[in-house]
Amino acid sequence: MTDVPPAANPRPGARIRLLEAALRLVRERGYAATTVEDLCTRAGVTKGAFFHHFASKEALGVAAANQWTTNTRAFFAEAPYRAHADPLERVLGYLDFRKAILRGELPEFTCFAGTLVQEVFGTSAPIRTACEASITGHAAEVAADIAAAMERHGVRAGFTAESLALHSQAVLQGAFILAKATGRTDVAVESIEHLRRYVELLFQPTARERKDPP
Amino acid sequence: MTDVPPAANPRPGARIRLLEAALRLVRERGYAATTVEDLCTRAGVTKGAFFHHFASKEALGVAAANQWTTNTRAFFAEAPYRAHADPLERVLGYLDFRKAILRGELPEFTCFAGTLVQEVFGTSAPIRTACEASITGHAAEVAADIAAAMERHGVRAGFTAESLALHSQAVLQGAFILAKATGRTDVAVESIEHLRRYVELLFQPTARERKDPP
DNA sequence: TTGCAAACATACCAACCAGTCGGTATGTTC
DNA sequence: GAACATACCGACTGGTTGGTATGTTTGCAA
Repeated sequence: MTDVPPAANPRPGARIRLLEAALRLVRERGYAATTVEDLCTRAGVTKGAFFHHFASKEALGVAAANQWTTNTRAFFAEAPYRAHADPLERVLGYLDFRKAILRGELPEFTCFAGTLVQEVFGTSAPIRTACEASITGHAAEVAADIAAAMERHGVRAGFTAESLALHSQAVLQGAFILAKATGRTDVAVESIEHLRRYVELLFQPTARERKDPP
Repeated sequence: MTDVPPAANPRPGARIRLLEAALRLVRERGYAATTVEDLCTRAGVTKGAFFHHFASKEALGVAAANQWTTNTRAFFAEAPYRAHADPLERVLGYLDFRKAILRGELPEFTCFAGTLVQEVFGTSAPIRTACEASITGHAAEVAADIAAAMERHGVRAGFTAESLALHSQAVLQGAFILAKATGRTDVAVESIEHLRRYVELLFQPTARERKDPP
């Protein structure tokens, strides 16, 4: 369960390498199919080191999900679309950015949390919770921009910023599944383009509203 | 590798029970975490029967995916929304139907093919192919109605019926992941409602004017 | 009734797997 | 420099897993 590095400053050693191995291997082969020895081999450490840093394979799963949360938060915080002043442009820029990063092999750009939780939601509550936090936490950041855009531009009623943000995560997760099933990236790209068009339509003022601005 | 029942008509026995056990257990625990013995226990047969009907665990995976294709095709062919004369109403009726069937436990309504392919896309080409066929085959049926609706009603340009059909599958697959992560069904429902609104907006130019609440 | 193949069941195995344990090397503290 | 802590090593273990070898039963045609 617990796993936080013990206070001090352990040089980037076995622990972080094991977490990075997990981030990669689980997306490549899945959680159950990734053995502890696979992880050790990839990280270049021994089994002794693994169980020194993690109480169990499940504990590593939780720690890796938390690591994913940290990594993605930093990654999107630094992304260029964040610089837009208009929140609607940040929302659309986010979707363009998500589309642009679909490069390379599937395990490089798919979502670790989504992959993992799909497999273990029924068998490991701690991992499920960590993955849920990762996904809903990211959605909350997107929701903040959506809420600001709704405030600034007004919008066709009938939904909340939170639900649209979660919907965008659903589209992305589903796009990854389609890409895995077909082996093609362009189906994922097209799905994100549909989502972008949806957001544009939602924020496009109606004829009535254009004549009669707030 | 191959798996098709050998020509004749093997009465509903161990084989079909094993396939149904796979459909359930894989959605419950994932493919790798489901052992051959788990499947045998659930199906009420022995290991000997398992390997009499399937050359390997992988062969069962392929057969189960094909079984899923057959089951779902029949299920949607008989659904009430199919009776609508207007293809657009069939498309919207399809989405309402997908929303309505989100009842009971997660493993009862989630997509077997999507669950399975996410786990094995990199480790089993035969299974991946069978899952791909299942998903794209179903999407093709949806695409037929979308294409007819586009023909009948006209639509904002910029996309094909096929890509919108695949997008709808992405939304559904992603909605399942959100439901698994959060343990809640309503996030999936709301995502499908977003998708339905998107389709309505796409077809709005020629659809009747509707009054939105302020 | 016999013959025979498909449909099961029982017993077993070699490989594998998560986790354990005694031990070593290298600091850090007092 | 003694006492202690952290990081890491790798052989080992008890249980599990996919798969096999070898029966036994069942359905049915000749």
